[in-house]
Amino acid sequence: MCERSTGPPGTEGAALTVSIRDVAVSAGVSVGTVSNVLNRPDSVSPATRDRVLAAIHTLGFVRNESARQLRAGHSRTIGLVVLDIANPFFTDVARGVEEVANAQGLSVVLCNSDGRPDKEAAHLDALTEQRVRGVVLTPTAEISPQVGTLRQRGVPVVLLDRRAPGPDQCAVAVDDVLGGRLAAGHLLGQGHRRIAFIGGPGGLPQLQERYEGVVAAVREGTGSDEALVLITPETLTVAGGREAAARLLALPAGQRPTAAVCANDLLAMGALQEMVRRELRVPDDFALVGYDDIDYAAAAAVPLTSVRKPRQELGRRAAELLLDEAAGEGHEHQQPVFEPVLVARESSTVRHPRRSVAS
Amino acid sequence: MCERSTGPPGTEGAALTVSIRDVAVSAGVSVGTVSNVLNRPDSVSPATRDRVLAAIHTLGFVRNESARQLRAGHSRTIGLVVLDIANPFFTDVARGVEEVANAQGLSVVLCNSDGRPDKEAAHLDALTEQRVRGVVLTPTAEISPQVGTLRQRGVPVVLLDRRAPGPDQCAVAVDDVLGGRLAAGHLLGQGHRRIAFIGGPGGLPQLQERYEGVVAAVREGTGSDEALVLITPETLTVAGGREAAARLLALPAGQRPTAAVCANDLLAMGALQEMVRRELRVPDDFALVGYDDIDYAAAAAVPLTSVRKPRQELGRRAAELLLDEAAGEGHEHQQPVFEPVLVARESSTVRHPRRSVAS
DNA sequence: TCTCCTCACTGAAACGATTCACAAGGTGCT
DNA sequence: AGCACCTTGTGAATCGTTTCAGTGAGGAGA
Repeated sequence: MCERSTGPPGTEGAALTVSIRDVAVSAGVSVGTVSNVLNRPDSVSPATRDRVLAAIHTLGFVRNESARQLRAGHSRTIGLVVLDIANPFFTDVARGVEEVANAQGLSVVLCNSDGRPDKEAAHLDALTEQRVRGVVLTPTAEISPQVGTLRQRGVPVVLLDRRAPGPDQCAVAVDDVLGGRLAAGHLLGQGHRRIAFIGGPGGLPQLQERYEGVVAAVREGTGSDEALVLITPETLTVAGGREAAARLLALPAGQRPTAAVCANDLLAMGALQEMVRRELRVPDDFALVGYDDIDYAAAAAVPLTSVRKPRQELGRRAAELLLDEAAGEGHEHQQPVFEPVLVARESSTVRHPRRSVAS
Repeated sequence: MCERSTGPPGTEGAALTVSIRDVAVSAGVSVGTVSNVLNRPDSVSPATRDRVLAAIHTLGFVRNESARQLRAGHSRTIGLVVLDIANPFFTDVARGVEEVANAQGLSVVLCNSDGRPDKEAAHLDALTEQRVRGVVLTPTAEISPQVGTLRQRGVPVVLLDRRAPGPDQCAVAVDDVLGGRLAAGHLLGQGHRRIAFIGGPGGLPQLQERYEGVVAAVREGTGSDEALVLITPETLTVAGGREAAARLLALPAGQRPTAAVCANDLLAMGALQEMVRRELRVPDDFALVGYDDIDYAAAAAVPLTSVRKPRQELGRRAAELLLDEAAGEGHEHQQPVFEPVLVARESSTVRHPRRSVAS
């Protein structure tokens, strides 16, 4: 008499939730058969299959992913934890990750740590509870203990834009020392002799590496590293870039560099904005090089020279390694390191004769 | 003899997965008590609680969110489907949504539809299977049927940056007609008499409204709308802006507008870039107004006049309405419409005396 | 001493899907 | 006819948690 899913006696009308059992009853088959229609349609005779499909359709049945996950022991999602969702570099990475994951029928949970270890830890905890298939992580300063926990539990974690601490883990990185060298080498080649590095080294190893590359190039190019000025802004954002530029321009003329390598494009864009505001010409009065080569770099009114990283490819590769490791069969940890490329644009190259009136 | 969670005989070593039952056995209590420690700690005596907590810690127990969800009937996540993850406007919205959701202990699954109805539908299907608490959606052209399905199932859907089709639904929008009027009115006030609208109207209602506002303002300001040129680029991106600018500048001098209202800041930045590339001075030769007022608008080397929307506030408000509706008790649908504000910057205003030498 | 409460804890029944050993019926071969 | 085999379908056990009706133990009051 009493229908299963309609709840307490008073509850009339359509069931709020229709389960595989309701479908089975409606189609006159067992729950096992409905499940087979869903997961192994070939093992069911066409007539039965159609009957079940019709029941599913008229009842508006939708699988309950929680129940599937509970049985399967893991979910059909992967986590992606990024340092700064507002940085277009990471949205490009996210696109790459999502592309690969979606192709396998997996969803991506995108989490933003804002560079804060506590938020990163909270997100990793939540992902652990969700029994995600794996996590792609751009870590904050230190690798948090949650990562070890996750891996002990058999959940693969792939580091992104950061070298692995050991050989027992996948990581997808960029040769940031080379990137730093390219940036500084380019400026030296343009005749600059006093160069600033904006952005670090701070706590992030990838910034540390960029800085090392710059130091090496400057040392080789000028024979000393006294020509290098280090500026560490509050944040790695546009506002941080403005701040850094203001500090640079406050230096006495003798000490003031004529060019800067920025740890990312956001900083470079902020610096550019501040220079323009102060009526300095870029690159004539001051040359700028960014890092990451986000789309906005080329779109800036003074197109920004930048160190290009394969943004989407980084995400794709990380996701591929993650899925391979999650599949388990004979996975070998890999730690690909991509080579960045310098893309020279107007912000650092001798300007064409384009002064609007007189030269 | 045979431990519960260690699986088949061959499996030695630590259990791959430790459940509430293992904790109960280890602490010498029942599973119900462990659950109480987790969810109603006050109902458990301190001594027992500590014992259970210790067991949880030594065993490395982590709740299984799927099982909780299965029991609860719904998950602890909400979905956010955006049109373009690469547009900073949406990442700002996402921050607002996340802020409110996290404060309630909910996670946000961020999905990118790329403006494609098929991707939107696929994401909505996945969210339905996940039994999310609710969905914040910036819809593509049409409201897809999945939205109706979701709402029938009792899952609230809040539309964002789009007016609701009826009063039976929450929506958080911006008065885009007003926004269009503000933008065009500003340009008319600066003396422009021939104005372009870049970006539409296309299929998106919000663009349609912006366009209507521009039309109305131009008609009132000039007495006709012949002075309005409509440019519809391929995409609403920086590349689309470049393309639009190229098409504008290809117009014969008599027909060519002297200013443009762009449907979003990405388009405006692309247009700006193309203008600069062609050595046009902005705003002297051509004035530009963007829309959304993303951070990059102010950061552009020619700071962009734009129509400011409360980006993060939109997200927050949408999430609040969603959670209120999900809570169920006496929810009343609301459809707040925010008023945009014009932020005048250099890209459209008569230039200050800032020529580098003489005043 | 008896009754009545409260407090702390127990244990079994859900939640909804998947899986797997098994059964029933049909087909083909000897 | 007898047997093996394949196809199709069954139904119970299971995943890990929450919830809730109960069970005792202990204390207070009469």
